[in-house]
Amino acid sequence: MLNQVADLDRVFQALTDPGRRSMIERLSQGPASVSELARPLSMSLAAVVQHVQVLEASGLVRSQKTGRTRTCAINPAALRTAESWISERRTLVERRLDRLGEYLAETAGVPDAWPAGQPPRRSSSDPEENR
Amino acid sequence: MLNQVADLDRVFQALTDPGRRSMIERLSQGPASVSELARPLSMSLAAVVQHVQVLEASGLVRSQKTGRTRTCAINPAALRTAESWISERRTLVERRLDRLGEYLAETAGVPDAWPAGQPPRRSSSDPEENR
DNA sequence: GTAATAGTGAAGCATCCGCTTGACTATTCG
DNA sequence: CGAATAGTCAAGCGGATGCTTCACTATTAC
Repeated sequence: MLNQVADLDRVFQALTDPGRRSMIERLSQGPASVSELARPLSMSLAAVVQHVQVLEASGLVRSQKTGRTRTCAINPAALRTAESWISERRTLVERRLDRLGEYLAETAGVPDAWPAGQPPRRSSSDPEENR
Repeated sequence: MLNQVADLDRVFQALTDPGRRSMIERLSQGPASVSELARPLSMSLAAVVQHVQVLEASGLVRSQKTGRTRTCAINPAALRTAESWISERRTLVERRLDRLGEYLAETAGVPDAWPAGQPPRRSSSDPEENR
């Protein structure tokens, strides 16, 4: 349970790649061999093996070799780790925004907008206000 | 709403970096300037600006410049995007595993373990069974 | 036994990432 | 005014990432 930062690192890192996400999607339907995972993915089998290794290192996937085929399966606990991290921050933000919303009720013509403090006295030249 | 793949890419990509996650954590308490975000993060201000740019490109953060300071705030919608993706896959997996569990009830001595199909007849030399 | 299948390991390569430094601009403080 | 603050821009650098190919092993099918 220690070292959650590095864990989150590896999980989000693993989820970054679209190919790996598509493997996760495939695996959420049920276990699959490496070749099955490779099939829809225009890249070499070796590349897919490497992706599987990343997924395993992150804990998102477990695998087991039987005969000559390696069967991969999802470990939902790892998904939960990432999901909780996001969820906790999101609820925090939303609660804060809700409180702010009911406190301000309505103030300016902007209904749902910027939660800043001061009335922004702007400078004359304003090369890029929002991004 | 199109191009969700690229969106997810950018969001997970943004969440990969521990520095950026710590900025998200700070921002979930409320808006902050770039310098405030930089304070606890032993790295140059320029580096932090670059991280903020990544966060903005992902949609996780919005910012607005007033005077000489840029104020950053979280956009919870982007958090929801990532959270839903994970959540959907996780529930899928868990439901499948539940069905499987009640179907098998108990079969072998392993209570909560491998959801494979065949009784794995193993080969004699088995250099690395699981990873 | 021979051949096809499934995967592994290692090297190499182009590109991307995170960061630094240095020069510069715009704003605010005294 | 001049100095400090807050941020921006651009170049550059070392290390990680995402592939590829080639050689090789173990298993299964004929």
